Amino acid sequence: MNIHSLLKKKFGYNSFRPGQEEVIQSVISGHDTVAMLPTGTGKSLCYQLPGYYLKGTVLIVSPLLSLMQDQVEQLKIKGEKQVVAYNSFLSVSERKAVLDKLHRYRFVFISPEMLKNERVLERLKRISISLFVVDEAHCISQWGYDFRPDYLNLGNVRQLLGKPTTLALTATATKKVREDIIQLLHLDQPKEWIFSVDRPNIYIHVEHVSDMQEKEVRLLHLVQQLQKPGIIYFSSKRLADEMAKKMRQAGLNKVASYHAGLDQDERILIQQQFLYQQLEIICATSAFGMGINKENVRFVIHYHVPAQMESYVQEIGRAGRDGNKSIAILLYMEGDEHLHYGLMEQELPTDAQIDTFFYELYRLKKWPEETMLTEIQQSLQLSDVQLRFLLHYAEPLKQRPAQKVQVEEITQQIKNDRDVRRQERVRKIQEMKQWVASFTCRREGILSYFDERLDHCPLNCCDQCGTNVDFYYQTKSEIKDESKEQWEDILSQLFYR
DNA sequence: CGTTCGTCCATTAATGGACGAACGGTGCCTTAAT
Repeated sequence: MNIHSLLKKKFGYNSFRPGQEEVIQSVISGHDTVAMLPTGTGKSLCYQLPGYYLKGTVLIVSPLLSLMQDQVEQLKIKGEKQVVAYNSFLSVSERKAVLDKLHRYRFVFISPEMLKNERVLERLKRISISLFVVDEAHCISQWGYDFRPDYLNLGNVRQLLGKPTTLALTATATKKVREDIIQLLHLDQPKEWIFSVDRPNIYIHVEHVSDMQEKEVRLLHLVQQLQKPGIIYFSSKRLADEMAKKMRQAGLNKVASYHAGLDQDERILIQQQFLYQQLEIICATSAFGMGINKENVRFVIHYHVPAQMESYVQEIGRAGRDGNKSIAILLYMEGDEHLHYGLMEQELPTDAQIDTFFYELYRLKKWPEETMLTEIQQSLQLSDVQLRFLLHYAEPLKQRPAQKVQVEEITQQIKNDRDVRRQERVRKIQEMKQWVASFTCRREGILSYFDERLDHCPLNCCDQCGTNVDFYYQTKSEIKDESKEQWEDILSQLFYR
């Protein structure tokens, strides 16, 4: 069966969306492929369809458990039974059962962390993998170097699995990030399918405020006036909570905050309520977004400037998936970016921490027990992220005890890598700040960051090219509808209690 | 780097200011002991 009839038969579509066919052709002909497709263009089809065309199992590396669960569910709805997410949600016996019949699955979703498990790797080696997929592949570059080092190991995993055809999927990657992906995954002369990151229906607005109070007033004004639903991004969980509370006090009742401090259950509930219009405004941290497929988000406000352009583009890209006019507003106060310098420092280990940590390993003459390791962590006041950063480099010392020369080499390497990483992150923060402070077209600025050129500005482009935020305010009739709805809510609550 | 929180001390006795420390986003995976 050819891919067009598969598309019709398995997915019920008559034609491909832009980019899909090229990417699918590329992977089924056995080429390693890097695909950058805009959000909402159906990236998952790019590996789902080949799953039916090719013989064997498609292995999908996914950054988030919730994303995996989501995709498993979607495939099940389409009638696919041979699909599983192998992760910590499964009980010990379930895991064993899955591993025992791994070859029977058509789609297996897995996290990068799980792929360092020896037993899992052993089993994966024995089955035939038709396609190795890295979903949200920019995570390799964005998270791999510090936050989730197991992303850096995917290249080795790929090698161990006999270099299956590989597909790296993302919506936002600069040329440098794509090179990073190719190098770290050890891709072999990959084909690249790159589509624009531009979203012409999103008006981009940067607004400068002089102090915190003004920022708060502006935010409350905007959320009352703008067409909803919308998302507000914060770089602080506390502020996200506080502002959500203030909005509720101001009479907006469909508001919630969302961040990693919430339980899994609460997070799922809020996502669902937002999806089904029971919530209109989410005060969120960067935890909110990946895998949220809501079409009609009308605004995205940034209360804090993101740490890099990639994050900004991902976050504003959650607006206007339906193609209708939407707005992105960044509220900027001089010095906002400093928060990110602080966050960065607490993620990277200091010289003293590095030296002492490896001195301890050397002194012990063998790999420390779990309890010993926690002791070292506590005495050096290492955060979990810092510890993992160090452990990633300490990996070779697990096999045989540390030699002095080797330890010196490793510590030097870590300090080096850390400094490179710090410099890179500082550069990204500065680039973001420059964009905020610039007096040229915002869209052009974003596109040039992604090595693209802007042919012509859309009608409502950005604050530099002109139009007015008011244009995105809800009309009087919409406000009336809203209050009527609230009345209905109140009445139904009264009656059905 | 800027904000917030806790502690200390000085006063006409329960506030207030000064000062320093801590905090500030992201997510996998925990095979232990009740």
